Amino acid sequence: MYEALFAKHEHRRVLPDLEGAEHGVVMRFAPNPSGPLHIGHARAAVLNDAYVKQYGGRYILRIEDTDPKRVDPEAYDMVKEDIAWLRLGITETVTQSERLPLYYDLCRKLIERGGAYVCICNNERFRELKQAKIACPCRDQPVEKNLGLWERMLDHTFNEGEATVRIKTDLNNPDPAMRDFPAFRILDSPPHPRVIAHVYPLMNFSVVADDHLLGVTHVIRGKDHIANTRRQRYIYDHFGWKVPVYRHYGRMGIEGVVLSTSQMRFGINEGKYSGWDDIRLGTLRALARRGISPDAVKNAVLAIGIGDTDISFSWDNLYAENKKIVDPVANRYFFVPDPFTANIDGALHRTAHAMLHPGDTARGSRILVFEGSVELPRGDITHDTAMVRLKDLFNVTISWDGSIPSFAYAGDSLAEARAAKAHIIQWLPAQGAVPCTLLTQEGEITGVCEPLVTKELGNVVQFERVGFARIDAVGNDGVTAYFTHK
RNA sequence: GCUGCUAUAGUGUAGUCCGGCCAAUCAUGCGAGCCUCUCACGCUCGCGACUGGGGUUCGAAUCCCCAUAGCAGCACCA
Repeated sequence: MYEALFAKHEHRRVLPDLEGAEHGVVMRFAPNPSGPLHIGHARAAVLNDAYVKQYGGRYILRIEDTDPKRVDPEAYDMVKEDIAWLRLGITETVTQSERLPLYYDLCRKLIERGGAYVCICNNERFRELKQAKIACPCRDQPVEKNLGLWERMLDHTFNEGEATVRIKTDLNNPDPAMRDFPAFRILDSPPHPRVIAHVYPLMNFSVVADDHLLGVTHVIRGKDHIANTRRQRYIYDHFGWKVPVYRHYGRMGIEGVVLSTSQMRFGINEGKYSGWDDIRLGTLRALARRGISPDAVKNAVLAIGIGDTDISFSWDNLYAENKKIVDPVANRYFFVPDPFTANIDGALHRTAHAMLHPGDTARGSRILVFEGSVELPRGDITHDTAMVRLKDLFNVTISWDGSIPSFAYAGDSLAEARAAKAHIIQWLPAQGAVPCTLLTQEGEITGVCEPLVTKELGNVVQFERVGFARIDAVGNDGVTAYFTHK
């Protein structure tokens, strides 16, 4: 019976087979270090990870930092932290800015093979020619001339914008995006935070170089790279290299969330968001802070698979995955939002024992001592509630004198409460209740919680009748918790 | 504009390659009920989709054509 239950939650979502993967794969996750990882990155990272686990092989983390404009020096560490959080099976890491000599070397070889040339036309001019399917004057230069120009790029004879290495493709290709695309350009500012360089490879070149050098066999990436895949084929062909197997999945959005790193950064700088882990953001650190488990992210992403349709990722689906993981683990506590202090007439002092987890009695219980006055959720005290049951304690009747409620002990019988259809509500002894702020994506809810909650720092708990929350901070002024989901 | 990709319920997904077993799978969501000292968990039942139009065929979610919609690329970004 337990196995059946287990099997249900663990059922493996099977990803479609990859062709040519029978004898293992080499795959890579290649983020740009411009900020921390978000859900969109997680899709690429987890899909590749899953295939490496399925077929066996190597999983390379490749930091693609060949554009100094898009490098945030802090992002190197953030990316690594996020990957650690996701527990990806990375087997090796390479950083492109450390590999510039390799790319230069291959560029020279490609020029020698006649697969590339150094173009000194200005951009506008080249663009016009490209649109008109006309070769630019540099295209037919002899190899020796190209090699000379290439040296002059490297030795700073040329300045930024004055020379570009282009891959020879097919000028008659109906897609203008394919015609003689650039492979290297000169960049002097901003300086790269990690390396001194003058000439940088463009993504299409460095990616092919590395995929080949590292022995990458399969590439799974977003469909925004479909055109790049076609461009990259030209480079493979020039070198005579074997082309990896590609899969392109569709665009993914998330309801109500910005996934653009630059927009997130802008919002943070403007003060709209508190930081990269602001809970309104779709970064992995924001999810972590809210108590979303990395396995929930993985399962949700695997369930989406590698379809090429554009999708809108739903929080509901992520929450459902997370709840499966968190519900059996999270201890239960009372959190009283918007508390109302009530004196209960006619009740003797007594002690309530509330279970830490209803499905696991072995965990024991919390002890709540009733001494006359309690904090109740204001929202549950309305003119049309005649009776409520304080969970694990007793029943209380409410009577009203105008807008002033008064509360009276009404017996211990749970059956009576059920018969009266009384709500069973959470409560806290007025003495000793700890101030607690629950931060949600919509705003903050102030209230009080059990003292024991202070021992759950960093854990996800369930506030009964409210939802799951991660205890983010415990201080002299109380507890700060982040709402996870219902 | 040019080039290409895609289109199954509110959301995600299976089925599409090799047409019939699909009045369409699973999950999530929503509704009702059961269970329960939480509005959680669990259980039961229900709701809800093949973008539209043509064609091929005995038979189409599946093949073909057109339309429509969405997305991507056309950067000295990745």
